[in-house]
Amino acid sequence: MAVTLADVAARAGVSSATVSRVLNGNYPVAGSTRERVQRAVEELDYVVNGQARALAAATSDLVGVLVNDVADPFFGLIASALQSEIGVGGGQPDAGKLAVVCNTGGSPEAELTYLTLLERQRAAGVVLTGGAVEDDAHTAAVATRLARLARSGTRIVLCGRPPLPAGSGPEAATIAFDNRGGARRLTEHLISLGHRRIGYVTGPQGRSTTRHRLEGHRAALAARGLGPQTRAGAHAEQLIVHGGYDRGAGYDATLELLRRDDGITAIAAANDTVALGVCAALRDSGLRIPEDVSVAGFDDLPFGVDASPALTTVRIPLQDAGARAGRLVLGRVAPPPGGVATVATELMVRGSTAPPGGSR
Amino acid sequence: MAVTLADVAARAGVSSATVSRVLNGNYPVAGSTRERVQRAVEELDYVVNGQARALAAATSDLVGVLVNDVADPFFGLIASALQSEIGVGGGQPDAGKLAVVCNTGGSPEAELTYLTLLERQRAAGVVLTGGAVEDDAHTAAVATRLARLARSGTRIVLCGRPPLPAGSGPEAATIAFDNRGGARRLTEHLISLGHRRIGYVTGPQGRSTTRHRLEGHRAALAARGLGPQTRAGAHAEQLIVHGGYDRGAGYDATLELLRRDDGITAIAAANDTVALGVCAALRDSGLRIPEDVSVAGFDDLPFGVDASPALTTVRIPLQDAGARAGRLVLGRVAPPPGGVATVATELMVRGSTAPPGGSR
DNA sequence: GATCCCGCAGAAAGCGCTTGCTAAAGATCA
DNA sequence: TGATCTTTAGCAAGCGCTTTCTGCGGGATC
Repeated sequence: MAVTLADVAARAGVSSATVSRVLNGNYPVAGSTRERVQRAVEELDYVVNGQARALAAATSDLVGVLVNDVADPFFGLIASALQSEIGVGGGQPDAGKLAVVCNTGGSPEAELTYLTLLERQRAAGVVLTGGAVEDDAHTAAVATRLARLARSGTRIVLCGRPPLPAGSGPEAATIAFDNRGGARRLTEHLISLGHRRIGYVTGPQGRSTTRHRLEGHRAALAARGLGPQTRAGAHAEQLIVHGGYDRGAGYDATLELLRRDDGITAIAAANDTVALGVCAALRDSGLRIPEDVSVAGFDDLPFGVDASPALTTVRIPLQDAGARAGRLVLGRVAPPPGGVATVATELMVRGSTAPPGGSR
Repeated sequence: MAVTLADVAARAGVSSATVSRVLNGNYPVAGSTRERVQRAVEELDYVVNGQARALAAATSDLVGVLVNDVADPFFGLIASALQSEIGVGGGQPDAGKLAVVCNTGGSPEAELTYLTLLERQRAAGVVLTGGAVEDDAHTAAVATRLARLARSGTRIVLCGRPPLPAGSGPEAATIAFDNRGGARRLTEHLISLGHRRIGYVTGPQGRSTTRHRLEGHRAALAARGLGPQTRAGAHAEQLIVHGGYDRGAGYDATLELLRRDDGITAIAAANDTVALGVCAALRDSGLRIPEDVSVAGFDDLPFGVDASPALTTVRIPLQDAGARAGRLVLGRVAPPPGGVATVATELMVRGSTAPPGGSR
């Protein structure tokens, strides 16, 4: 059915070995022969069979990218930068690798299944992005899978996810985000504006990102003398509501927060999407932003500046991180010393936060 | 290095053929033998080599999904639904196919390159999503590639993209969006609110989606007696500004619109993202929404309801469409009669549109 | 003119799996 | 009891490519 190497060889009057060499350009072939072969390739519309090549050469041009939610621009931005770095148009000589974006939906089972699928394909590399599920059994299962992948030559990169526990086996270059530091600076910003009754809507439970951001929030409170032993600090603990990474979580959590303390003056959300939900709930409750309640997000996704007022948030250089992950997974750059690079996050102060001064 | 079928066979004391049959379950194997094999597989942590399997069986479990922009939730929603339909967790007996999300960035060259890459991988299916680049040469090139893919057994599905020109070769099941109808209803809504000076910000030029939506807008004007021969209609033509699908395009286009007519009372945008840019520009110009200017988007992406005021827009059932595309590309459902299914779009009236009545 | 080497092409051995065909048992039947 | 099915397992031939090794012709070397 399909055109094979042998067909091309026959047409060009050479052996299939020669055709292969012309195609790969890794062996001297006389100019005239090369031309003849190239002509035959074009005339027959020949396209190599990736599977056969991969099997014979024991290489693959698939790179797996696991994301928690493709529909979330957080991952979209990482994936897009990564893909353009390693794939088509990455300024690479060869046609590029194929990035397989796998949507786990945050499910541990799906994560494992995808890793198996990628192992089957003998993927050249695997990039795990975003927060990890914090469950010992699952972490161990992932580490096992990754170790096996690494042993068979697959390069592993973590992007926006904490490094694997030391000694757990596989070597994985890690690009970690400073979630803790960013969250801390954000809450410090709120405190220094004068807020004391600060609500916090977390991400989904059992996710590393959720934990780190919450830790940063608490660290800021403690550092400003609002530790849980103080009155205001204890109150702040009451104002932590567990949510998720979707807008509905922010909406519901906000109603809950208002129930717990209707004199709340600021709400920090786990990410920008959640923050939009927070804003919506506040507006629906007849509260103004930032006059009555300040709101802050995290990630600095593009839509944040279009909220009204524009969202104060913490910027993570997602595109840079994605591109870097791409270079790492191809082995085009050396892994950072120690295997872990932490990218800094930056506080972006915009209109959604202001000193408390509501007239309620 | 890696564990092979032969290793498992040796351990289980059977031939590799038997192991293969146990794994695929497509041939009778005695219970005791099966058990022995399964034990060996587990003990050795065996994972089949996808390439070898694909080569031998002439099948593949890769499905390519081409999108114009992964970071855009429009595509994210489609891809996510599609992937969960065909892949892990799709409720399928087998472990599922791997959806390869390829980000073309709207570039025709990248689109072709990805099609070649997928052809190399002998993909089981290819889904092209979103607006097509309208250029005869490119359309022909794509059709050629698709025809070749189809001939070698790859199933082709178009989702949110107009059907291929009839007789151009490949059979492709198409899920088209009623962009024209949606846009028309949207503009009719604006007109019936009383607007006459309506701006329109288009998507990128030369894209089918852009054209269809604009045609809908013009059709609405014409149907309401505001054809280009009328005074108001001619004016409306002046108020069409070409843009793109990003927020910046909306922002800039709005400033341009205000320059052309500072008495404009409504602006329809090519999509929701653009609409947010429009809102931002209006606010920065000191105009209120919807009192001074009504704004409408398209697509009904999740963040639209969080804009303030919530965005009037046209809903496209992206998730349904993506899931359906997934079923089609697997051949789990029959293609629609005629090969083309058009999904309806629905006008979602929210707070960002109101009768004109600004006090400027 | 004999020797050596270099540049280039082909033969062929796999890569790890699937599958058609064959064959050895045991089951069934007359 | 011999003949005929059924099961169930193995043999071996590929799938389409890469790559090692072998070999051939001719210019350089002495």
